[in-house]
Amino acid sequence: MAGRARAPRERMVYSAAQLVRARGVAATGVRDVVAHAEASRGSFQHYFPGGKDQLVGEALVWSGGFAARWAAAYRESAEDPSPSGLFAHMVRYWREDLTARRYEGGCPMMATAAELAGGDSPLNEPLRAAADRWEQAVVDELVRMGIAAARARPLATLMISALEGALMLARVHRDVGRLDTVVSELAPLLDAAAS
Amino acid sequence: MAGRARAPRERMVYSAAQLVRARGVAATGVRDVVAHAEASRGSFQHYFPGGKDQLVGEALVWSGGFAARWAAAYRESAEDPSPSGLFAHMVRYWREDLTARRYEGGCPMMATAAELAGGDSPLNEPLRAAADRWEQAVVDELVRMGIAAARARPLATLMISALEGALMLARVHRDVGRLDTVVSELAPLLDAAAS
DNA sequence: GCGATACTATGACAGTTGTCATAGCAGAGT
DNA sequence: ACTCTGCTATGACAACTGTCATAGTATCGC
Repeated sequence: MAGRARAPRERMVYSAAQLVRARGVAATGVRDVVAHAEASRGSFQHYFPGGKDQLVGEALVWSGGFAARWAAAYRESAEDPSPSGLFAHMVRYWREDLTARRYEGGCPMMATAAELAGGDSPLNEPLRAAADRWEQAVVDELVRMGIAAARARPLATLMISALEGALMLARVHRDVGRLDTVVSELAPLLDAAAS
Repeated sequence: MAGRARAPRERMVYSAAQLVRARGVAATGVRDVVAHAEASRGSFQHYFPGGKDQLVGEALVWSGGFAARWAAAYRESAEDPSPSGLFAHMVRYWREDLTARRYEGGCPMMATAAELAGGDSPLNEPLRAAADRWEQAVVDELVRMGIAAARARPLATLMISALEGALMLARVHRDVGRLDTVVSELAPLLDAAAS
């Protein structure tokens, strides 16, 4: 009766990603996810026999894929691709998300990492997989611009680091200006790499 | 009678900072903090009538002060101060902490921001205060090197952003190499600012 | 001695958590 | 009609949360 919205399973994964990136893993209850997805606890149990860990793990992998796709989408939107343009493109998504949703949500990977990366949670592997996928997508884009792979990797690390850190600061200060700052500060350095 | 260790109140603030940066706010129970500080729930109640929020808030402010002091301590350890040297100094603390404690702890501000910066938690104000204090300390150091204040601020934002982001990646990948990467990548850009 | 104050130590309580167990529903195969 | 399967829907449970209430102890002023 919920109409032809996406299947409950998919909705729950999406809802989990949204809630986790807004308030973290521990503060996101299974019941919250189920309610947000307009599903039922029974469905959750059916689709995710692995429990909360499985649900959040899938949300992380989905998020990593989303970030990777967004990075890859740059080449369709840019007529004259450049490393700084790619970085600005990556940041733009968060800039718009923060303003549109009033700083409600951050990055699901950051939230999960902050809570669980220190221990031996089963979520550690999907976390790493998501981060790897994102980073690889950025590396691929840089390589496509003619940057050597050995050079592209540290640049991708720098881009993602600066993005994540600025995203955190932007939420803390409720000011997307921090995102603009890292974009403009990093631009010359990034483009210098594309000799 | 617990000997001349620091007072229980101080121990609890410190323990809260340690636990929060390792597993986040929601996953850190008051009982955990009390046990970690070898105090009692009664003492907690006595010293922190504001409850958990007050405790974590003080832990955040303490952390911000610590980060600020660490940044300010750079000028005593450097004979030839430079922006890149300051950044390397800032990163060094985390590099050593991560390796010594096996990636157990991250940054308490990041953990709190990831969980609460999206809502209207009472912890939002101490969070911002801690971040401001840290940033201001970095700005002060840059200004002391002769960099104009208007230029120092975006640089400090970039440094803290890259540090926080790389810290997260280092924990996810259990590899401090990410920290080294941002240090070496950012060095020329930072020193170019010191004309 | 007395009392007041600072601090410590437990018990209890309502609310929430993740998970298990069970029951119900629809539809297909035969 | 029948069962089997995919999925949905609730009830219950033990474990835990933050907080309140209360009782205890130590230390100081006098």
